[in-house]
Amino acid sequence: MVDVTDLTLIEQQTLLGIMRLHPNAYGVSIRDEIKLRTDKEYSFGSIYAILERLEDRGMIESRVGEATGSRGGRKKLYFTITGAGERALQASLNAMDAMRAGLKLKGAFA
Amino acid sequence: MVDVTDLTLIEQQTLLGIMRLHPNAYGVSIRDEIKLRTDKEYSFGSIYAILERLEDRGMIESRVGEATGSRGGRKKLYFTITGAGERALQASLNAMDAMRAGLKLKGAFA
DNA sequence: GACGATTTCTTCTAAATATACGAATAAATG
DNA sequence: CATTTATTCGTATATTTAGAAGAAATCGTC
Repeated sequence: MVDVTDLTLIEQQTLLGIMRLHPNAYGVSIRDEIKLRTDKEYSFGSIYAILERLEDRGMIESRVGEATGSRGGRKKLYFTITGAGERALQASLNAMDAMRAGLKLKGAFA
Repeated sequence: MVDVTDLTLIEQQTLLGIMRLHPNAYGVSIRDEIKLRTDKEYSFGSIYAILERLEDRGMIESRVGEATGSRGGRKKLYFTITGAGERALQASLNAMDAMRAGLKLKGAFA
């Protein structure tokens, strides 16, 4: 193991969230998106730790956003997925799909 | 968080492996099945630790197998997934599917 | 237009959990 | 008893957790 392209579940979800929200993915919105779709509420500590780690590994890039104009709010740190991130995500999803293939599960796919 | 029904990626893969191999799922065969399908080679330590944890949480059950008849070999510990395990697995997979839904990815599903 | 209140977003810290490896151990057969 | 297959163990590393603290922006009021 110890393969930088390996992704944990929450890393997969974070990458998917970033893609879904593009170009409006930042810490809080990513957390909200995951909560909305999976009903799982990660702490800020978790989300930001994962974002930092994914960026260190070259899976995502960040840029500091402009002032929003709306009440309050520190500047957002926007994230986008990189080519390497997309490839790693895809490989991870394919691996899961290979494990699922042909099994009778009531899930959406399968 | 801290929800016993939450599953990590490797836990999902292990449960899927157990279902696929039924009724011949035991430590070594599960590891081999995951390696075969995902090309990921987990150590024995990882696999058995996960099996123990899943059993503690009521997701799988084990029974000691009979002697095999073939050369060598300690008795196998066979695993089967429980109803709770299937439900947790399904919930996890549904959550991932919800994150993936509608995104254009070259993966098998999507 | 300065000030503090308010809002939104990010960072930090320490502890709990999970994963990784592979050597050691156990149990079966020829 | 040598060989084979399977499981357990010990220890190191990495990830995740939770929420309080901190930073940065706007609003309302004077």
